[in-house]
Amino acid sequence: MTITDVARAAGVSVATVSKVVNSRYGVAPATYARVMAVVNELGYETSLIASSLRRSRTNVIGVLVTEFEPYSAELLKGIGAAAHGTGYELLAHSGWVGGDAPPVGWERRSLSRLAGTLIDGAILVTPTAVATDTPIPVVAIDPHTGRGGPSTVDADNVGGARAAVEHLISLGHRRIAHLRGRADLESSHRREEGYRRCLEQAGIPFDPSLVIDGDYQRSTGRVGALDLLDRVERPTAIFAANDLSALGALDAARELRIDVPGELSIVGFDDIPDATSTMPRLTTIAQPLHQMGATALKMLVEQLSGEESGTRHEHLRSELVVRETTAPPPAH
Amino acid sequence: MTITDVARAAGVSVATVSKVVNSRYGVAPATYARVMAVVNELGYETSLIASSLRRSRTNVIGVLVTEFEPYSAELLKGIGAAAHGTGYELLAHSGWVGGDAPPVGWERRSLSRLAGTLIDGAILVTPTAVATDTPIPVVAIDPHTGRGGPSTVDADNVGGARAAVEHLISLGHRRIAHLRGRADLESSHRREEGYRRCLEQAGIPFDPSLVIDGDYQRSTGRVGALDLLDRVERPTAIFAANDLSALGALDAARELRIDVPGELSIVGFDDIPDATSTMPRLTTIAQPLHQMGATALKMLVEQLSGEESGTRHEHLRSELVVRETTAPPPAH
DNA sequence: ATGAAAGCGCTAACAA
DNA sequence: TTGTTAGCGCTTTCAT
Repeated sequence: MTITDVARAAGVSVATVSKVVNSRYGVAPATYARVMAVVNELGYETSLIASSLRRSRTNVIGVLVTEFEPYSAELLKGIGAAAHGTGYELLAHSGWVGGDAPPVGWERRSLSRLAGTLIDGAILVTPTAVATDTPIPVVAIDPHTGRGGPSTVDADNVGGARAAVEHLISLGHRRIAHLRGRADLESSHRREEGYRRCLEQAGIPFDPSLVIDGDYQRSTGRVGALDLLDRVERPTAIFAANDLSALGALDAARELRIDVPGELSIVGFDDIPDATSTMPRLTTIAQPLHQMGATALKMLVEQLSGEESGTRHEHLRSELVVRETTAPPPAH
Repeated sequence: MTITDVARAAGVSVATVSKVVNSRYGVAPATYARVMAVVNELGYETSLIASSLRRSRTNVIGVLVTEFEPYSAELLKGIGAAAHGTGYELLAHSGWVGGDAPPVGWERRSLSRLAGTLIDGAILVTPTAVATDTPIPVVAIDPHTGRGGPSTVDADNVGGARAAVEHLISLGHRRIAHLRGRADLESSHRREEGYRRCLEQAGIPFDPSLVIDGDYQRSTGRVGALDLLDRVERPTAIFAANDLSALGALDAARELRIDVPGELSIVGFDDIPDATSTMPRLTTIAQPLHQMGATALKMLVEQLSGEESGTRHEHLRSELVVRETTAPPPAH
């Protein structure tokens, strides 16, 4: 079902059909009606691909993610809600085909493959290496670097981490471990920074052995927590760099039959929906994910319409949500 | 940054560059190395659009949804997890640009615009009118019609609805209202069917005034519930056709200061993540959304690889999850 | 008002 | 081994 089929069926040239379906001037009413009739009868729709190759604008915004996990799914909901009524369609692309980790520079690849033709602008979710000169307008959510590149949206990572650790300290914890996030993301470093600063401020000496590498994934969080909890003098609390890692830590505690929060407190970061469906429900730092997505979309649309030309950096608040995985440390 | 730029910089023809980047035979090692060097230096990536226009296969699977809401987001997670390692990239497309309701036949439009060129196959989420002859392999999740069209995946809607209503009846409820789902979706009718059959079986006469039209949206659920709860002899329980409607009913009860579950019981359907973060937490019928997404993806991949040619209809179990919005009716 | 033709970036026959 | 050429479906000048 191509434009040629329609043209043939209507007895006109493809150029005329193109004019009709794009409401261009210079078509006789009778011709217009005839072509439209054929279009409807045949159920013809112009191919996004072919037209985007020729045109410059497509009215499609791309959302580039490594994979569809809870975090990006939440952002997507916010982006989708905000896209409503703007006239833009959404195309979410997940380019991580396989392998242990998403290839470095995945966002550059996705961007090159889609930009210029398919999408007018892009929202990059947790990119690790945004090129400074992108071919199309771009907004990055929780990027590898705070400033310098494109416009960004993120939440208060340092403040959130401090709130998390402060909460644990106020409960009486002293041996507080930290499950790191992905090393290539700025947010990880900021959260670790908040953790260290808060300990320092409370006069608790920093113990490097209590900080474990991670990558924001559940399985890695589990492994890291197993290491931590298998020690003679194990920590009484774990601050995980994100909720998925925290769920992994919860898995580990369950395996080792360590009671949460009786013997071990756990705090996460993000407040993904799953945080409320665990047993016990996860204490965490809530990021306004929907709002972050909506903000990113609004910023991008402004850039696309030429209203805003300079880059902006939107910084949203994060806050502690106390649920059931935190309690005072065991007395002993 | 096009293939022409690379060809010029490397001093070869575009055809040669194409052969190199696609690892075709018939290129001298020296030429290969030189072209590759230029490709890396310039950061060239072949345009998905241009190549897909020419090629038949793109190794991209499309997921077509009306919008990114909790239900489709959950499916997306399941689809994404299952896509891992299959070699297929995922492109999720939301084509509802604005207006009150998604235009009828949205999936046909999306499919025409993307199929044949951009995507090799598609997963349609809650389509309302699947054409019987699609240009590419298609699997529909919770479609408008049970059989006849393409392969489908859905959950046991009648059984789930019966379990929901049975639960309410066993608690002692007699005046049980039903908030309908989208009229254009088979699942709505099946759930209503389960509701009616269960009442009948329990010997409770069917009261048409207790069945209210809806469309699976939260705001509509709220309005419907307000109507129901504003009556002199109001129902003691509501079975909502999906969780979003149930959340709307919860909104309505809160506005009218009706205690849930003390004065009113509510049961939803789907078990989206939000169901556990409401106050009180929602009793609902759980559909295995991740598994449904994963199943759909697997079926599609099988079709694409030619292993499976006939259509299949996968029917997954749904089950009652009792949480906090159901209790015996008020004594009075 | 209509159509012929060029070309978007790329791939694949085919020729050299 | 390499390059020339046609063409994927569409839009857009530019003739007619």
